[in-house]
Amino acid sequence: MNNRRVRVRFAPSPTGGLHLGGVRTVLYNYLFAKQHGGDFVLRIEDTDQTRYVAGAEQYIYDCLQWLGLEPDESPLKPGSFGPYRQSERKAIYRQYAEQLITNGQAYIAFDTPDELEKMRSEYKTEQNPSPQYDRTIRGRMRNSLTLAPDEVQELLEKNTPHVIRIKMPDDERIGFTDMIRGEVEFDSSLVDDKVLIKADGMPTYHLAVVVDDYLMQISHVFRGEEWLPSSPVHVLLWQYLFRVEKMPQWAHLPLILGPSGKLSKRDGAKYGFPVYAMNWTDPSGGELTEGFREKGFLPEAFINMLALLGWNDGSSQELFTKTELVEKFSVDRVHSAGAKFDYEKAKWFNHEWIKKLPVSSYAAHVKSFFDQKGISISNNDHFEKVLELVKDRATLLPDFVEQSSFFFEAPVVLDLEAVRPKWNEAKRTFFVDVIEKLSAAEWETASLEADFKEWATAAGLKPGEVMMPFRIMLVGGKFGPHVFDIAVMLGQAETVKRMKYFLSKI
RNA sequence: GGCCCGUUGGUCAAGGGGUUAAGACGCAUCCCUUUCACGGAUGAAUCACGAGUUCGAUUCUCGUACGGGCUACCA
Repeated sequence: MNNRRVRVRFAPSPTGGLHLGGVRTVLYNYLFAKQHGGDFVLRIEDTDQTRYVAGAEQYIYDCLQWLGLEPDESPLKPGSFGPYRQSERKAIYRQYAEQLITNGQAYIAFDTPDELEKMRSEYKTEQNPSPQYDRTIRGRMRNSLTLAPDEVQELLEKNTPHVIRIKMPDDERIGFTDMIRGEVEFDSSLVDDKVLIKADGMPTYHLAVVVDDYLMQISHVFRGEEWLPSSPVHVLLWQYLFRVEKMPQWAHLPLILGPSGKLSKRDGAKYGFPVYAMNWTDPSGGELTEGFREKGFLPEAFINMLALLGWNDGSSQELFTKTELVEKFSVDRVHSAGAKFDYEKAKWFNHEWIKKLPVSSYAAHVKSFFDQKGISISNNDHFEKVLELVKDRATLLPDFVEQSSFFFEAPVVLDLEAVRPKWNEAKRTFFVDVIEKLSAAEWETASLEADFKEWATAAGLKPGEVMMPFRIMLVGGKFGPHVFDIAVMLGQAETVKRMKYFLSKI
């Protein structure tokens, strides 16, 4: 089947940010759409004007761009099914809601928030801690079902605030086939009369999602499992408004879990790992939530890790490029059980991708971490050679700074304690001698190593004994790549300079 | 409370009536390397429980327990 149109919806709000679950939802929608040559559609849910934030919408685009998951259609890049922002479609929803009222499938409710609260506390019992606005109590509330027609008319003329609610039928089995879970069924009597149009005239998700999916000819949708309980409302709306056969195919994705329950922003703060794709600053409170990008993750690794959280291709392959994912992704291999997010495994993916990718593809990103530390990089070729040398040691991008800053700035503080206990005059003499000999040495790793070891032996020292001091001279500490690689990269003059500095300190 | 979804090592998971129940992360030990890594080898650790079906259940069925989600004029 061609003409697949797969969509994802987001509500950019001040509390926003794009969390792991959100990115994975985008990813699966994207993979599925691309796999079938279909369109990937992004809808923006700005149902409540007071909460909608333009910066939050832009943030979502930025994240998707960073990850290379740009939609084919979005408010920024409209297709022929616009507008793509919910607030711009207000009139459309109203019309369908009116139709439902006319057909007796929805009704107008005038209950104020206070009245609703009163109802909930009044009917609250031990057996039923959260009473719903459903068939059992709608007869006792102020709505067009209980009020006389002229009374309703009068209230409407006086612009009394009101909502439109769906009238859930009694004792009907409402089901559908989920692409992941198979047949799912609900009892209509147990579902409440959900609000369709709010008092401010904006639609709720329930109405908007159905109307939009119809008008935008959406064929498939991947959404979070938290939507499963309200799916009977959506199915019913499709039945009432359109033809249920034209309803998109749903896939309810398992939740991504934190250490306890659904992964939350708080989990990140509590356990020290990012939860959002990119840094997000709450415009109201100014609170910053760290993102995977700023933490030093590669988009390739981030996508790979997320794709595997709830899906695998049945083989033992774990590293997938985006292209491979598009090729191999399949809905029937998506797990139905929730998956706990493991930060250690996420870091492992990043480490693997750092090793796998050419350094040129992420050098610019790494450079930004050097900038943050006040180390400016002038020679890109040299920079990339350095990165190549230490990439095996970097798990997160900032690790490069730690592992290679000594290439750009001579260490000032040397770990002298690491060598002092075994330091003696013989070694000093040896190194003074080496400085001399270095001027004539061939500046290449293997020969330098051979020469150095030969000189040590000739001086009556074991090569191993002088390796560590040499490392401390060049690096400042007990870390870094092969010491002769470092010397070669540093160059003869700089190597000698650092050796002399060391000898003046010890 | 009700409804819905789920349950293979600590985590991600393959498998699906008869298997030594893959693999990966993490952990531990060893080798390589007189740094730290990479790489290599080895190890500890699992089918939630109870019935039923069956010659045989981790696998099928039903219960129970446990976990999670929903139960808003939020999505």
